[in-house]
Amino acid sequence: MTEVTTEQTGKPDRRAATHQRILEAAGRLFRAHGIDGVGVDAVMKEAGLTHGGFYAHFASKEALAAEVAQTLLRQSAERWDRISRTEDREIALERIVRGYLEPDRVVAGKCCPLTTLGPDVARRDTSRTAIRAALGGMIDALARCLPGLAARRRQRALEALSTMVGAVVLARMTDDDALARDVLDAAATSVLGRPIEPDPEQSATVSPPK
Amino acid sequence: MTEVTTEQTGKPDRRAATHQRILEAAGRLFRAHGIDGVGVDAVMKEAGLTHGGFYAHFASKEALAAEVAQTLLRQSAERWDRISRTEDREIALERIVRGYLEPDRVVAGKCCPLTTLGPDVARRDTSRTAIRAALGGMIDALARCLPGLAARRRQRALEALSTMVGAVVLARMTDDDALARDVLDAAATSVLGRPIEPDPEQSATVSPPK
DNA sequence: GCCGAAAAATGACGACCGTCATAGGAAAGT
DNA sequence: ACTTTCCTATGACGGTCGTCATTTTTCGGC
Repeated sequence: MTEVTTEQTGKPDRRAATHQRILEAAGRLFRAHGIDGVGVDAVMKEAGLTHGGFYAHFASKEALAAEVAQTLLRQSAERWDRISRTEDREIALERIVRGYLEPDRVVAGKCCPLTTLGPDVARRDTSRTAIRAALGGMIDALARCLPGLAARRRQRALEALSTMVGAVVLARMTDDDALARDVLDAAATSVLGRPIEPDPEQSATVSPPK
Repeated sequence: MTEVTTEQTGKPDRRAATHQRILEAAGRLFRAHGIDGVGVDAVMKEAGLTHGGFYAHFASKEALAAEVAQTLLRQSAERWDRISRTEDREIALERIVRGYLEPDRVVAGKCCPLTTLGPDVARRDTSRTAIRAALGGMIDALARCLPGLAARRRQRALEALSTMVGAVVLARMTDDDALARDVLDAAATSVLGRPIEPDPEQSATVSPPK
């Protein structure tokens, strides 16, 4: 047979898997310490590899950063899109808002890339169109879950996204946990139109036992 | 603002002046390229000095970063506080919002340090208390300008600040000028309760496609 | 005009970073 | 089993970064 063995090969493609592992490692580290805060050395170590082999998978660190930002944003957009389609509007909105503003999501590299990588990618002129697409997807998904007239919903989605992003940025800045929680609660209340009910799993601190 | 009239020492205190110059240079550069994106070399060059003398003024780059963040945030808080006291509520609110969300303020190192340095300082555990104080000052100033009952105003201030910060972060991310303007407009409308009227100076120009 | 103190410039050091050439090693085809 | 072909690891290169010891310049007081 001829050597036209393209992507049709049924093998697991180790290369693609490693590529993905590096991408995920970089995603965690970049969100935690900033793109300029970690070197390819640390990224490869996090991925369980050594620094030298990096350039077999990415043309440069800048290319990695662009792909990381693009991938994370696209994942967020896809997740919101899925939620916005498969659920009732109000429930979908609550799921999106809760997943975004839960205090657990504020720490470390688990929160939305918009809040951690936003300023980083804003300074670079790389892969802007992909970022724009992902941003548009998030806005559309959000608009789909919001009540009101269609014409008005996009504006409300822009406002809601701004509020949620800003709330996470602010909550991450302060070491005052009470203030951080107030900010997140205010944002959730604003977007949902009503206060977010506490998660029954871990509200045992103050809530009266029934 | 008002000149810092030194005490009766009589000495011009050149040291304090250069300290200030370094601080301002670092403020511009850090906001434009991130704290990890510029070295002390570039900071000193921006201040018109050479890199070696840096450690006569700051113990380390980390100390400089902390002082920069603290100073910029405090200036923002003081400015908002002044506006919130010397003006009528509604006019003060419009001045704050307009000064924050004007498209000119979104680019380069002229925008609020919350949006550019926020994630950077969130990753460092330095001078958190000073940041908390400045943040509290901004929230209080904003609450003073908002309508409604006093009990509710703090919550609305948290929401408004989140919205404005997030809007600038989002607007800075995209190269789509129309989307950026939509985000800023939506945020301004949300905070003010009504659309912001365009600046008559440059409302005629429909931004050229670039 | 000179002197002593303070500030800035010089130059160098280790460490780290991004990059790449090259060698080693594991799977797949014959 | 052998070879071919990818991946991965090794190691090294220039460059930059943060830091600091040392020298040179500046400037007020004698």
